[in-house]
Amino acid sequence: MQHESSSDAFAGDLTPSWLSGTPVRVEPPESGEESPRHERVDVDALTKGLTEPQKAAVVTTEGPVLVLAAAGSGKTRVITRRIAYLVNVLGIPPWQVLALTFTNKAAGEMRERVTHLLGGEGSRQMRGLTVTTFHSLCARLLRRYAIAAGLKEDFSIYDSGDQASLVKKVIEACQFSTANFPPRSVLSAISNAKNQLLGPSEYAARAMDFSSRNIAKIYAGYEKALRGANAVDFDDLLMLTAKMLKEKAEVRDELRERWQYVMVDEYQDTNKAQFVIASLIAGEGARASGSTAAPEGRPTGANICVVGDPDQAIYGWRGADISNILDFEQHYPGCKTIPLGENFRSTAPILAVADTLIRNNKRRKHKDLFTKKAGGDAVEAILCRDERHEARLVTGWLRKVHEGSTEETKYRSTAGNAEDLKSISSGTSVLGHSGTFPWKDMAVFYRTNALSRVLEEAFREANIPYTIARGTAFYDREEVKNAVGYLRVVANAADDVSLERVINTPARGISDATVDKLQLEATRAGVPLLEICRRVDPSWAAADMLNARAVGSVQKFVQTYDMWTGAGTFLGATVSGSLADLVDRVIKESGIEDMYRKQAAQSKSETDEERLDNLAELVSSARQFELEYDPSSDAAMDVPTRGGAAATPPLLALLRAYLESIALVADADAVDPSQGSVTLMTLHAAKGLEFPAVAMVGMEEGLLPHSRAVTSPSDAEMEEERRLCFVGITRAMQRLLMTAAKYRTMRGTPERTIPSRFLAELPQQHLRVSDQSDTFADLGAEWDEGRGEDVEFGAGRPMRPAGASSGSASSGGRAAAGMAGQFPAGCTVRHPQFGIGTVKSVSPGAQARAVIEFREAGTKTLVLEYARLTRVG
DNA sequence: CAACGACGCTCGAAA
DNA sequence: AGCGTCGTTG
Repeated sequence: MQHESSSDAFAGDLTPSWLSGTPVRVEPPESGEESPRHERVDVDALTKGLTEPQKAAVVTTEGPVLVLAAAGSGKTRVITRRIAYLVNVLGIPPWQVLALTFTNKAAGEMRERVTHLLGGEGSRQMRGLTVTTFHSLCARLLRRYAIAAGLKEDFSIYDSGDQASLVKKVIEACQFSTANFPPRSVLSAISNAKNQLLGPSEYAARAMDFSSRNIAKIYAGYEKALRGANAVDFDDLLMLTAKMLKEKAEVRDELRERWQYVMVDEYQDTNKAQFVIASLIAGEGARASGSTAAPEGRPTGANICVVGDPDQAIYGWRGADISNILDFEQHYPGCKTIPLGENFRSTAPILAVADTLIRNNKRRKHKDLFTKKAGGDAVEAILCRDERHEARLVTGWLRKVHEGSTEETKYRSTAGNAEDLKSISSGTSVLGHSGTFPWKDMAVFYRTNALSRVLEEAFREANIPYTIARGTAFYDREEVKNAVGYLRVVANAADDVSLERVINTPARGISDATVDKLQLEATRAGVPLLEICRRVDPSWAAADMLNARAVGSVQKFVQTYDMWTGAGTFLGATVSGSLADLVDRVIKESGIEDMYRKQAAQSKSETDEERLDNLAELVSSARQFELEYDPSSDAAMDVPTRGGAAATPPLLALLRAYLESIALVADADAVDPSQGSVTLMTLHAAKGLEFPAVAMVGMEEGLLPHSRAVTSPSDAEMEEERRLCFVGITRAMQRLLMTAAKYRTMRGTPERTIPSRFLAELPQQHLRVSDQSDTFADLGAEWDEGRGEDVEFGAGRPMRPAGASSGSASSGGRAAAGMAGQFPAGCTVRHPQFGIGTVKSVSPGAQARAVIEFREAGTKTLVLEYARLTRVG
């Protein structure tokens, strides 16, 4: 989102409008109100312009339906019209319709398009219609039915950072070492378990080996700590909801009664928990109640309609189970399957490339992709020298596409690096391309976030407006995390992880040692950390538990905290009713604003100024949220009996909803074409989107497919990588560029790469391949050491690994160990770039480093690449 | 008690 | 290249 680009050129409206997202609008059927049948439109209007299969998907409303929607087959169009058809033509009350997506962006778009079809915002035909994400729905349900779920309604939602610090504490508390049990892998094991609906005891029952038995202990401790902090993690949102729906018949029946029609988008990416949630809400038989306005002759069976494409399943690693969609027909016997194969998005060459690629997968439901459109540019594939060359080449390509001209003079005037542009037009003159494209119609995809950095630099250099799709980027900033940390403790006094983060930020004399002591007391007493802080008084100093200074600091902190909450009532005179005011007060009175202001004054660096801006922006985002928030969406969850909602102070409810919206932001939510900039994002975030012009970078073995898939013994991961590549290709409507770099610097060391096998799988007749890796003598001079064997790029057969020598230069501790002997201190060496130098010292260890003084360069330099050193004396 | 530098390890995608 | 941890110093 726009927070990413600090440069003035790209600064637009700084209000994150997506933040308000799509409040879940859930309203009860008010008794006595009639279904809004009277504003019906013609059936023909809703099915106009649709193909026969699309029409079938719109009007087949009863019973289970599986829509196999190939990429670009008009899926969203079908779903939105189907909802409109249900409400407008069949007269189904809108509150009986539930549509689930994966991102807020998708939900917002769907809602907007349905709103358009159903007479605008506020229309009676929209009332209570629920279009939202799985995670939002679950968060709402868990608050509404907190007791049934075994929670308290003011729970916090922990993000991965919070999870990491919590699990680390637990590992230590279990007397394990974080070396033997890296928090990262423990968390991934726990996440996997939760996605399969295995709680700590179920997990323990399955844990046979030493390691997983211990992980089971950590898992149990982690769950206990979460509940103690009155918190849930992302996976809990799904798991606890699924569990509640399974175990609590009253809740299940209530929701089943309410949502008679369930739709799930991107069904291929659902995991077990999501499968259970969707099917339990949809139910399986005829409803007992006759009070709802169902059309006559409705067959029995769940009205569940799932839409997806097995070829686009890319979330296996986070528990998505592709068999949910592959086996849907078995789960729901008698279901109707509607394949949508015709592509309305991409040109024929792009589609042919995608189709040829995906045919290499074995585990799939084959369907023919076809388009009726003719013509279109060939897909371009370019081999670059290194990642910097690649980035410049991509910006050059984008500018050329933007300006819609092959005349060199045209871009020379704006680009500033004519060399780049020359390289593009030379050799591969592009014929018959399709006019000009605004920046917002273009996107760059990459496999890993690490690749975005070089691209950013190139975009700034080329002066092309860009936006990075990282929804959470803003909330990942240190200063914002601190402010949000305070707010979370305000909303949930038991939130120990957040309290620990902020209790001494800014430094207020509560040291780590003090916090440890308090924490120990809290654990002993079984109460939250803040509660222990409350109990601190001078007697603690007398008893030698804390020093007197610490006692004062803690007491002062508790006082400050109580000012914000009105001592827990939120009704105290010092607390205004405005969320933005609260956020503003917390930022000021906590001292974090002053802290950053001082830093900014001292360092005078731009990033410190930015921090202050970000804090100000957080306040304005709260104000924006406040303006757009619809309290009835929360209150109306109190189905069917009203009342009780008033017990929660409005400000607290508002704060909770705000924090929830922050927690559930998705990367893809940050995609905002109205910004008029090129969008940079991961291939995963690109799912579900489309762009007239697309560039995919880093088409190399080890990146796409990712190295983990390359080393994996099973085909499953490799097939998922191929689908990921397929997803990227099929986002492109008219122009597609794929690039690979011959050399790429990863983890600080440059390495020779091998072009992706996927490039070799593409059909040659639709590709325009060019090797430009030798175009720039200046850029690549340091690499010219006779290692450049020719790369056969997309030769229609698998790539031969480019020589066994390629990786040896910088990998392996074995060679590193010998370095000290090879280059003793005092010896003279030659480096291809820095010239003659003297070795000052060599550090042993796996990461061998030599400090070398180069006379010619006149500087001391750390050299990691000993392979490029030659001893001369 | 805070701040800083040296050192060593890791490194995939995400709600 | 980035991050967290450790030890030293102010």
